Amino acid sequence: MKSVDEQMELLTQGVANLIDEKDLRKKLERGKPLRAKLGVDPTSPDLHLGHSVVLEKLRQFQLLGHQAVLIIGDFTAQIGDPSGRSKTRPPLSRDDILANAKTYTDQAFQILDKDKTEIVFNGDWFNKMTFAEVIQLNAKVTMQQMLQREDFRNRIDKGQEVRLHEIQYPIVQGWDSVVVESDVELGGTDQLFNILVGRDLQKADGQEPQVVMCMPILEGLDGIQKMSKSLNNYIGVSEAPGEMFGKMMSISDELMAKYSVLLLGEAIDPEVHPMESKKSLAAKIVSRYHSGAAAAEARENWETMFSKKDLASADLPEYQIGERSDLIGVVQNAYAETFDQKKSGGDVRRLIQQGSIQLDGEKITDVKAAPSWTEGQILKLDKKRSVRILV
RNA sequence: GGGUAGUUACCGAAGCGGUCAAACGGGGCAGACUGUAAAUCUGCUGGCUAUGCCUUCGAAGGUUCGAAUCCUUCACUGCCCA
Repeated sequence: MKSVDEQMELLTQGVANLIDEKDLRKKLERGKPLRAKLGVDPTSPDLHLGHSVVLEKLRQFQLLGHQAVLIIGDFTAQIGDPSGRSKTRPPLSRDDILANAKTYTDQAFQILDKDKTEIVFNGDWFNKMTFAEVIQLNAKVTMQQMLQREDFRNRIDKGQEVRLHEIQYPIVQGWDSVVVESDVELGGTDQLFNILVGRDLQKADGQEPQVVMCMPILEGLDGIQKMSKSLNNYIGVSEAPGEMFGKMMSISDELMAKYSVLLLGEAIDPEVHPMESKKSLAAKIVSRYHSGAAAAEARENWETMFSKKDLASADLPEYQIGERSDLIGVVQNAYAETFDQKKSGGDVRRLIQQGSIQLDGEKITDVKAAPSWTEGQILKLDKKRSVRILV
């Protein structure tokens, strides 16, 4: 095992909030493996790079010989959406939750070491609690403490409602820490408050409080809002190499610098041309989730398509002409079947009229066109997407 | 419980009897320019195999030749008072 100083250096790298450094050092000095907790919500199972930031940190703990404890919030998921003004989601069924948890962990093990991960479901203890026990748990915290949380306070100031179950949330999450006896809890910076509650509950229970370690929130591809599936500004960890590479290339230079630090722990070299830096960043990400070979191939194909603009020799998805052979129908189905993009007839008309559609390099702007399709033609749908036609 | 203001498309917000598929802004999409960057400029942005047809302005009814606009009831939300 590495020395405490070495561990401290690695573990604190890239961390946004650490409470506190002394506690962490003290725990490490004992030389016993730490229990590093991460709680996840099995509501939306698809992992993206935003989640990976904290998972990578957890992986680091594993590499240093510590124990990862992954808590699947099956109990919390059944209650519904905790922090939010968002509309109440339909409560998930038991089966959905288990299926989600499976997808989640399968993807998480692309990053984490499965053999060194303890997986627990918090329903195991919460489903057994009696109401009296719930009340006792609530007695451990004060209203004032809960109201310190910024989003509760804001909502109260603005006269918006705060439901009582919402203020239970931090308590529930905090109790998890007591049950699993965590030494460190990881999370995004938005989890700071909840993780702190865990500390309080542990102290109240005579345990040594956990160290709080919050990772920065990764912005999505737009560079403004946090990466999330619903905003469609994400890169999923199980996306195809070409897809990943392309998405990475579309980010802004500013965002590239952040990604590089958060995802790779490396700063961008200002001497290198930004595009070159971006390609190398994209390739590194692809090789992390696929392989070095896949990354090299993705890069080469990308260069063929976009730098050399040589669509003919690029590796393009194929589209089989179906029942509809008119231009609108073909474009619409090609989007749907090859790129999973739903476009309405109006959207497609617009694309055609605005000169987005090209067949073998020729723009087609006539909405009513019905080209005679032949095998191997290249249909360009927009700047980023093209397909090879099969008849 | 009382009073009051509101509920319009992805979001914010105009519209207050016909010229409304609904101004404007944001967001989104596409094109031009580029490095699939940023910035900028231009166009589009309910659905439909489409010079027309269909479904929208919280919900349901009603008045009218005609309703997002007027009336009634209901639901929800904010604010003030208790």
